[in-house]
Amino acid sequence: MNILEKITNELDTLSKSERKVAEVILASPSTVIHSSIAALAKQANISEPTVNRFCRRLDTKGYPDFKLHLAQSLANGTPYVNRHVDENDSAEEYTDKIFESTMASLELARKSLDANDVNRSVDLLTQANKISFFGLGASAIVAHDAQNKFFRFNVPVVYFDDILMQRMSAINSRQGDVVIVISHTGRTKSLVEVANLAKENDATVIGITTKGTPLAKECSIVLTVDVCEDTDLYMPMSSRIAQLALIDVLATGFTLRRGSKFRDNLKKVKDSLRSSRFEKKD
Amino acid sequence: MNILEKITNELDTLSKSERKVAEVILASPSTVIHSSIAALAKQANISEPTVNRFCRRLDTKGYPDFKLHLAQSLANGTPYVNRHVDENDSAEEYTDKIFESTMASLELARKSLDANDVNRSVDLLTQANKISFFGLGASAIVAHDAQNKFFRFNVPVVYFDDILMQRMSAINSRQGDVVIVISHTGRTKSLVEVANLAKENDATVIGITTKGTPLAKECSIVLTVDVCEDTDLYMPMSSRIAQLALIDVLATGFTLRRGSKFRDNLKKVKDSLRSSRFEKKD
DNA sequence: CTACATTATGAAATAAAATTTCATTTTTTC
DNA sequence: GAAAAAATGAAATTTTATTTCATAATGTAG
Repeated sequence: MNILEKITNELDTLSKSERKVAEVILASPSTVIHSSIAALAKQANISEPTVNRFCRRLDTKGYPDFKLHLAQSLANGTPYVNRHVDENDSAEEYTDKIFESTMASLELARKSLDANDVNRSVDLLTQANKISFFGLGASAIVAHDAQNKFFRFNVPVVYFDDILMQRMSAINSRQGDVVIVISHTGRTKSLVEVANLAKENDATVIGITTKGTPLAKECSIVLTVDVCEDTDLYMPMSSRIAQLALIDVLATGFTLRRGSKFRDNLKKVKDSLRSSRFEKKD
Repeated sequence: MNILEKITNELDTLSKSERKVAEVILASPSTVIHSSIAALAKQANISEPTVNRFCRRLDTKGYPDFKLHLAQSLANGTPYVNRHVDENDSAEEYTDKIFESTMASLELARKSLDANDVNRSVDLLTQANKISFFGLGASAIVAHDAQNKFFRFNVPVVYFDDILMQRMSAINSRQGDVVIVISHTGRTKSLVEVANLAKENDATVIGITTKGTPLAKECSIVLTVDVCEDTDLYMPMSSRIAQLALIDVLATGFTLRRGSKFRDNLKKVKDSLRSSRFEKKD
């Protein structure tokens, strides 16, 4: 999608003169969107038709259309590019990079999610007799968070981050129960086993994981949350945040399905916390 | 910044014909970026110079420049605008809205963060004798996650989501200990008390909260995480995700400060998990 | 190494699009 | 209700982009 990346990719399929154009554009894309075709041609020391041909090779209608695409790519301040933290980064630099990578991962995760699967999951959740969330490590936190949310809905919900409890709970599950198993890698043996146990006992198993993992194979529905491979280099970072956003989506879907009367209930839960807080002055 | 919002804002300062142009654009902005000035004029039943004047009134150089701005506004799917989930939204719609709001909140949170405070916090964390993370409710999850991360660094770290344990831990704290107290509202009485107790016992208290809250007043350093007011309407959503991103930032700062040898250690921790997982085939 | 074919390139012509100028219409103000 | 001010569009002009076509560069087969 991003035209700057596309230029970089196709750099070797371009002719010599066209590459000159590409280089000028990559060097300063923000200047280019305010240049005419003549100005750009001059800058790259080539002729105007070459610029035009360059644009068409990138599947745009012509120069103005190309500029439009370029403008769009620049609009989001290169968030797609996953900027890596560097040894010598200042606090400001690594802060920015982490926030940006996280946002980029959320964007990716959103694209990998299938709205139909979300819809079906919400269906199942609203009809469930019991909802269980299972995760380990960083995904345990996501399961914990999910419980915190669904608990407010006044439905039977549990979460376990202990292998044995998960197994016991899975074995005791039955038709009408929904078990949500969360694992970024989808390869954690004990969790895959738990998913299988739940399935064997006729529970509906929803997986929050990456596409095509062993865990995915055990699930009735897989909610795909793909994030950039190497954002989670030393420890889970973007993956768990994307999973949490998905929990928000499921919780929101749940409340929408239940109708407005139900949402008044949520307000009550929130209001019940008031006495434990200091008043807001304004 | 966003030109679509700008058009909406200035709608009443526009002349009759110019408003016609505005309406056509607002009705279908994505069509407009592929139309010539003549096509747009015809569509709005006005003349070409009127379109041109319209563009200039919005502080653009002319029609092509206007289209560039419009294209940029469309590029990020209006993420700045916090799109509210609506009663009748489809799964796809509310999924998109939640992801977008989350990203917008991260952007906001990043801006509200002070890199100096991050830097000082990392300083203190690397020198701490003991690190404690305290939170309740949704913030308990953030504290839990923080423990999960800092635990890998092989430093003394604890987390409590139980009021009594928090109090006891705070009372037992001493100089050289760092206590991180997490609360979006910053108004949870027991947490403010815990922060105060820790302070009284000479621990360094870092708050992860909103600006100017009672909790903020008890802290040595406040890591400000402001998110859009109403993303957390019925339950904490964006706020906790922004807090988690901040935990990532602190953890990253910590590893950077500790140098490359330390990072090999992290790899070992990660590798130690390998036997519990199914092999990746590719 | 040459002759032929293919591809790449730019000058000039053409076409398209946007802008300016200016006369006319509409609206406002007194 | 007349003069001034503002809004509007037709036509001319200017700017910008595209096409055509001749030439140059590169590659290929003999």
